[in-house]
Amino acid sequence: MEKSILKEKFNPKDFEDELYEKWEKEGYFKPSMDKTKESFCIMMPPPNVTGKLHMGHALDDTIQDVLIRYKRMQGYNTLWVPGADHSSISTEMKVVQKIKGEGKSKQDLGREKFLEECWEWTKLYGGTIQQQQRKLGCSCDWERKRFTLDEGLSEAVLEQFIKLYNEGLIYKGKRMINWCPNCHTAISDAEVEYKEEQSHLWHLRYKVKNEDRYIQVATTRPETMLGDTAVAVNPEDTRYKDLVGKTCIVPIVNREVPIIADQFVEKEFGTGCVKITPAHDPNDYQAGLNHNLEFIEVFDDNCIMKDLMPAVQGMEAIKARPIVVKKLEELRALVKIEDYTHNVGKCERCKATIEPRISEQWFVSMQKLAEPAIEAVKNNDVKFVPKRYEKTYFHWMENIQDWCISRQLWWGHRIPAYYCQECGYVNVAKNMPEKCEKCGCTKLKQDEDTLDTWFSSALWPFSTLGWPNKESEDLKTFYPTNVLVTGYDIIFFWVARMVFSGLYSMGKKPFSDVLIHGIVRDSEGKKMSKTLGNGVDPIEVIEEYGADSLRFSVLSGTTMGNDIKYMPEKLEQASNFANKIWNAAKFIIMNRPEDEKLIEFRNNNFDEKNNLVKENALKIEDKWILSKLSELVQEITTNIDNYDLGIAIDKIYSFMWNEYCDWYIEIAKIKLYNGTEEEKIQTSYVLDEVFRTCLKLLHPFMPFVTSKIYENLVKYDDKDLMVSSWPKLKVRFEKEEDILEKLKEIIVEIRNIRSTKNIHPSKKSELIIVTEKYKKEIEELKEILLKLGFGDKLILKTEKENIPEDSIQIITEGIELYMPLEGLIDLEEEKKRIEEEKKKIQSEIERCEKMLSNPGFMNKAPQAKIDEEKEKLARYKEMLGTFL
RNA sequence: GGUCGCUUAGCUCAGCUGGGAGAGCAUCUGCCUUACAAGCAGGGGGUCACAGGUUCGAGCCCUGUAGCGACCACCA
Repeated sequence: MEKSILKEKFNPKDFEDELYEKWEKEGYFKPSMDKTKESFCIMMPPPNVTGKLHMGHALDDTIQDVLIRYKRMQGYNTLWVPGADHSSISTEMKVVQKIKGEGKSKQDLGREKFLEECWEWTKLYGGTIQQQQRKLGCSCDWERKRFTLDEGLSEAVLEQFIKLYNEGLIYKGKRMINWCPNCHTAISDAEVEYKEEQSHLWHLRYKVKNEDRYIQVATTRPETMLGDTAVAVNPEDTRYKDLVGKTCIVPIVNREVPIIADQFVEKEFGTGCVKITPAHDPNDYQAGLNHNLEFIEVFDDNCIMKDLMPAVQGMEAIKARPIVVKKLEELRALVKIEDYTHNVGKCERCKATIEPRISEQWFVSMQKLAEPAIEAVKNNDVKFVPKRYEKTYFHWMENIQDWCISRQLWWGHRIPAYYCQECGYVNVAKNMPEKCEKCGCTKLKQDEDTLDTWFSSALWPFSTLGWPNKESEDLKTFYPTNVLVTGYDIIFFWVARMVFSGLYSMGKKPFSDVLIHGIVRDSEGKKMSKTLGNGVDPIEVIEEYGADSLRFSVLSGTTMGNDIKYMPEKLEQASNFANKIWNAAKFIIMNRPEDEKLIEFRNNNFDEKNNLVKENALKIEDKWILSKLSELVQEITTNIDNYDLGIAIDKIYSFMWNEYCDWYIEIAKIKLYNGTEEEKIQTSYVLDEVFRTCLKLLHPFMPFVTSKIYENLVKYDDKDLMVSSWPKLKVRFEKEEDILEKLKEIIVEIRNIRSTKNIHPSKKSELIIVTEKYKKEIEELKEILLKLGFGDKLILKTEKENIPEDSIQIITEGIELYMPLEGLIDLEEEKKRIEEEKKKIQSEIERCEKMLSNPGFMNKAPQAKIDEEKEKLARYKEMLGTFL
């Protein structure tokens, strides 16, 4: 059926898409819904519906896919839900941009028509990212794909809103909010980012009423002085104590305002006096409330100056500034202008300067919701990995302000509040009520605003599973989900809000673990961004290197929570690795006997207990590699369980390359090429067994190349790798491991000496082995030693006798090796080398002796450590004695 | 201002509960050995930022210092 990989060169393009289609067609991505199995579920962070895959997604998705594939192979009832987010602000902005190009505005179109345009846009650009995730190999259940604006999720949003409202946790009120004059909407605190900006500090002086004194204040926004309704000083400030309670006069508008005392004023800053503009600054707002001040708006929601000063009325605030300043100067109210650098709030989406404004908005009252959410993490119900991110979470949760959830946008979930046109009563319901609950009037009008996108994202772990339908099978099976995988940059926006939403609506945490990864930076360490144009397109990477290589490169040598630098060299490494195992596969297939013979061999010798053939069907070298493999299986399993994916993948890499390919395959060639029929079968079996186990371990990380190769191995059953079971191998052959490692050590030393002496591989030599202890093993391993040690004849002795003068000597514990290399040895040089060797051993002995003679060590170190050192000492001493 | 992280080979980074410093790339030497030159074999290269402390023993734990970075914060 499938083509053999034998004749093909490794090229990921030949099989990646094809394999993915097959997986999807076979339904491998769907959960088994097997009630006898434990469930495992991950909710994919929904990307922007019209977005494109970037490296951050590639990392995030790869991590999740590794975990999902791993658990699937372990037999869990596994579900990974993909989806998309409607991203109200960014989508709306793009659509506004588009219709602007057609000479129209939102208002021209009207709400309904505009929303049609938005859906149109969503359909046009939506789905791109899903195609890209397929390219990456994501094994998520596309049939369960959700969109935050689809029917079910919208229902969930309404349900949640109404519940919170009815319990008094959502309220509407006039508050100071962050206003983006460009997006023309309120945004939440989390959506404001602060940037340092060069500006000035204008020092103004206001005359104290009925006195020949001035009070001097400083401001970064002089135009707001038109709305000043007080001047504040610190109550402890002796300089101004006498002024508190008096009145001063705001120039231009000639408003008489009180001089008040408030703790928030820093005595040390500037003159220690602050002008108070309650309508345009959060601090001043609070002061305004505390002191019952008047709130005077200087400009409107478009930043257009109101009628406080005729000369600037109707102008943009920023353009009015110089005129106001000039006027102040004329009035001799301007004292000086200083250069000044300060933090300015910017809109996270459009980077426009945020205007703090007083506005009537909807809020979620956070205090009650935050408490259990803090508790859940404190008592480890929800665990952060790495743990340090708990701090970030706590800090935010403990200082949380009420969440402004209304947006002056159209694309999103419209707030389900209906205002009675008669009595003004606010009716909150899923659909427009027929009449006002209070007065019975039928003239109702729905709130114009929509909800913050994150309000719907916050429900993602359960809304995607069918909530509010409590009977939903998926909800019962998969909630709470197991792990949430996301970057640290999104803890506030999303993770925190899911936790309190889940606890509130479901009464249970939304997930057990929060796995936090870093962000992917460019090769210079800069954050990848559209504006910088330094982003790397994962799809281009896949085109060039294959999806497996991309996946490898974002995981190898990384740690959870730390940033990752994009390094093209790593992609090279990855694709070299894929090529390496591809070629190893070719070797195995090329040399293997007929499948039937292998299957027969396995059936005849299989031992259920070890899930492996019986011990007596294995040779020393087989036991060595199987023993090492078994250890690897344990380690990888533990590593993945602990989310140490970077460690896991590097261990598989080095095992496959440095143990299996470099040693075992080379050793196996001896029997494959020159062995008996029986030996060939037996060796082929082990070659295959070890290799297929490695493929299983590697599959979650590099699903494509492993699957493609697996298809070409012997078919003991007809399962695809993706749905095969995770290895459970548990054997240990200590003796065989020891002797093989010793043999490797000797061979490396032979190669080393030959290499320094520049001896061509074709020149073989006699190998004289002296050993009493390992006589039997060396006899068995003779062929290996000869082949890998460039020997043409092996002489085995139990006593040191008749050793040719001009021999190289290699000493290890229990085995001595002599290599007569007539004419190639400089006796003086060899003597020096031996002296060096001896010195090395001598210093080791000294080290051991020093430790063992230290009473502190002997008294306090664990016995195992002491024994280990004693053993080493004995070994080194023996070695030292065996030199000629 | 607060919190957190980083500092280990030329570069990019690992290093589990403290017990002889690792990988990839780069570099040097020798090899086209019938799976693989996208390869094979071998080598060189590190006072683990600095200073103290705890310990029989510190890259790892504690304190402090410096440099870099991130996040949070209402200093007009």
